[in-house]
Amino acid sequence: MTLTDGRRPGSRVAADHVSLRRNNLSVVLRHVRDLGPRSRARIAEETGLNKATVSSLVAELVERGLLREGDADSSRALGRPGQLVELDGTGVCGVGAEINVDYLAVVALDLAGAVVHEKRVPVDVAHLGPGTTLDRLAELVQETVTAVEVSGGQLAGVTLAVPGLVQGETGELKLAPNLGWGELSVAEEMRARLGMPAYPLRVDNEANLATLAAYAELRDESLHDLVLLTGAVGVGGGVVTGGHLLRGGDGYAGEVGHMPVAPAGHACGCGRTGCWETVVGLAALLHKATDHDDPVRDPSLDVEQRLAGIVQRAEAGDARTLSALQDVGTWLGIGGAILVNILNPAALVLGGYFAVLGPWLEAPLEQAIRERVLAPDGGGCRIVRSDLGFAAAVRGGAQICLDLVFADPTIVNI
Amino acid sequence: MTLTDGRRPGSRVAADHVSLRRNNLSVVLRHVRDLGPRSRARIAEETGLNKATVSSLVAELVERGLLREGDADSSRALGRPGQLVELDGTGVCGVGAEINVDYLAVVALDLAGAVVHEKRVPVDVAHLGPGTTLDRLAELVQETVTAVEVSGGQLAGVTLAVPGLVQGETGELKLAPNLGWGELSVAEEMRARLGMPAYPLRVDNEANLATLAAYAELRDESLHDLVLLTGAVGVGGGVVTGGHLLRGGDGYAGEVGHMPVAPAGHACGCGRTGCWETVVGLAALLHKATDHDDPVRDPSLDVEQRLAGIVQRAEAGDARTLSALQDVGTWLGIGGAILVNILNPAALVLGGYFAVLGPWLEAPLEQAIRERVLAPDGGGCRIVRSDLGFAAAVRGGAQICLDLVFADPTIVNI
DNA sequence: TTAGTTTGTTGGATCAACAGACAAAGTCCG
DNA sequence: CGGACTTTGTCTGTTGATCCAACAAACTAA
Repeated sequence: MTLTDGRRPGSRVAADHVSLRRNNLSVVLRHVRDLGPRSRARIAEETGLNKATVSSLVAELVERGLLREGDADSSRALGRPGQLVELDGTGVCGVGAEINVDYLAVVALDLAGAVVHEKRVPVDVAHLGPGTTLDRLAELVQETVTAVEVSGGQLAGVTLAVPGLVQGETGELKLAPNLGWGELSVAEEMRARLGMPAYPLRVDNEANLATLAAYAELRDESLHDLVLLTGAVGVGGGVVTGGHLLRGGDGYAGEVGHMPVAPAGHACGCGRTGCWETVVGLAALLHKATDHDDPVRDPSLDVEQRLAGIVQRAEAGDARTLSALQDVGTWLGIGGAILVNILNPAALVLGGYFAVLGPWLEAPLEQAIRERVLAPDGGGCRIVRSDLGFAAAVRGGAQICLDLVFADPTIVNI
Repeated sequence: MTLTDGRRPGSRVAADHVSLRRNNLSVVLRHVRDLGPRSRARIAEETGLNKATVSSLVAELVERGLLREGDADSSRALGRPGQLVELDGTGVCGVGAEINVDYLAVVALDLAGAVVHEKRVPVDVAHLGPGTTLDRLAELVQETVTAVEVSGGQLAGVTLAVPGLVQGETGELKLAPNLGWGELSVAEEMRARLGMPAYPLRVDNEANLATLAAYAELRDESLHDLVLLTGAVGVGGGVVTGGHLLRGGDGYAGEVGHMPVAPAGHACGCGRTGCWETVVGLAALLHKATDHDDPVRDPSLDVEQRLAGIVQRAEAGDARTLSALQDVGTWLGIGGAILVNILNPAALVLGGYFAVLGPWLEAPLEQAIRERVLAPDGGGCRIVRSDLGFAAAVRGGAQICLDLVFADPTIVNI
């Protein structure tokens, strides 16, 4: 399974010998990634390819630095032991970079998903403005690219995560309300700052990339339909369905935070009333759980610390806190039920502050969903907490680059 | 583009010469379907395949009865005129059959989408019960299969449309509230009644199939992300995204009628309160627009006739009717905005009674969507009326069978 | 030590696409 | 009217990837 982003409908295209080979290289590489080290004979058996063909494919993948020979396989009792073939992470890296309201972040992952380099810098983006912010981000990316080169790996690409509407075809940023940015060609700006680099550089929605990261963690369990909900000041979301990220016609899909679910809700930052995030966003929780002058409401403090304060009160059994959490959990379930009715995901993944407060949100959430979903038993939807935290988007960005390699191993030079 | 139903994530699988050939046969066949009759040379140019290869592929497709040679191509001024190659509809047929609350229906479509046979029979399904209903349906299907055989075409398969939850993997019916049916293996029951036929027989959700039919009409305009909303007593829905039908983990996706959007809404047939269909279903419209004893509320009359009555009043400018339509249109837009925020479709297709009353529903619907969708201009979502009427589901069922042929032309015997 | 089992490679067969040459069938122009 | 030019579709030979069958290598079990 590729962590395919499904940007365009998969109209299969005319194929020749080269694409046949490319396809089978991809099949073998992903087979080893998903099922672990194994002998050539076993790969042949499991994929249906001929033994001779697998030998040839593995040889090419080894030459490209994507696979390597491991130990002898001692698991089968009889006969000549096989040579294990395993993923060689060190050959290639993908880079993810993120612009968010109060920080910039980068990560470089190798093919096996191991962190090669990472950095996170607190920055007041709204105050700095686009120009200076992108200057700073370009420095971080350049530093990461250099780190990848030093490590000896090839760079598969760089993906920028932005909290806003990114147009699907062009990758143009249309609107980023939380940054206070309007229309802006982030990709072009960054390419200019990076000296028109040769590697592919793409821009994507932050929540979509976080969703891909969550999917990458869960696909081992052959789970290919999920919804990610990230709780922050706003509420972000992303959908994977049938193993593909749901993008929609223009790439704006997954904007769950502004579903109109609460007609009597408060005013939303977007100018409307009744958006889901007005009842499940962090602001709504704090409003319900605390007084005006409570220190955990202080936006100048670190979000993690403020959340820790809430957790402490919940653990201590503070009635007001628990009631607020119950309330948010129920509203989470009302919106969640809408999502489950439409999308029938196998898992609802909680990220951001929803994950931190999961122990108190899950019970009312699950109950609200079961009560409101037509399919029996909530359509079999599991509630899962993501432990990726704030690194989700950058990891997803790096992984989308690596996925290009898994989809077409020939893009790696010998 | 295949009208692929995306039942399982598209993990590409090991390929050999045979699958290479199969793929290219499919590419040529779909190219002619989507872009119309053209010469071999032009197909080669447009697909990137070699001229010689296209000749060979076309020859095989002609032999299988899927393409045929047409007139000489007089469009290009210079040089030797080409021989046009066009779709040969007559070779293969797909069959769709539908069980619904008050009728059974069948249709047979040839490869070009032309109707070879169709029939619709009024039946009170809830009263008859599953056994007798399936007996009657089997008779209709057998009659249709015979008609296909008489017409000289090969039968690609039969798809049954059911208004209920159909499990994705097995095709088992889990629940059909409107029929009053519970868990039932419709496919097995029908296979037994049809004498264990050799052709593939599948079961699918009625709204999903209607959605595929709508997609088949719109994909010419390279529109690959849409939501269909069918208004009846209940509200059905289906989603195509990235050219694939959205099914979800268990195949229950698209149940938009029971999204909890109206906290203060009426009780729904499903036992909950506030489901979308309680404010946009036909019952809601009639409740708002008419008195208790109004003849258009009489469920014993034909739905089309009752709708004609509403249309007449709206055209005459009846204030109460217009106000009710305005109200339903706005509620349609509130739920529609949820769908557009999540799915970002390029089109919202109105089917069933929504299409009939489209002229009065569209304005408030469009306004409500624009007001509530985060993406500028409603994410560029068009409102489209479907003119397929009650034939949508059976057409989609037939087309899903034909699509198997477009995806793999070698399943047709020579 | 021998029989039996499994692995991975080798050489030849097969199959499908490709490249280039070429005849066929038309237009354009002097 | 005839030659130059253009385009189509077929034909022949080449290339390249997979498959098949045979086989040597490496190990276990008796």
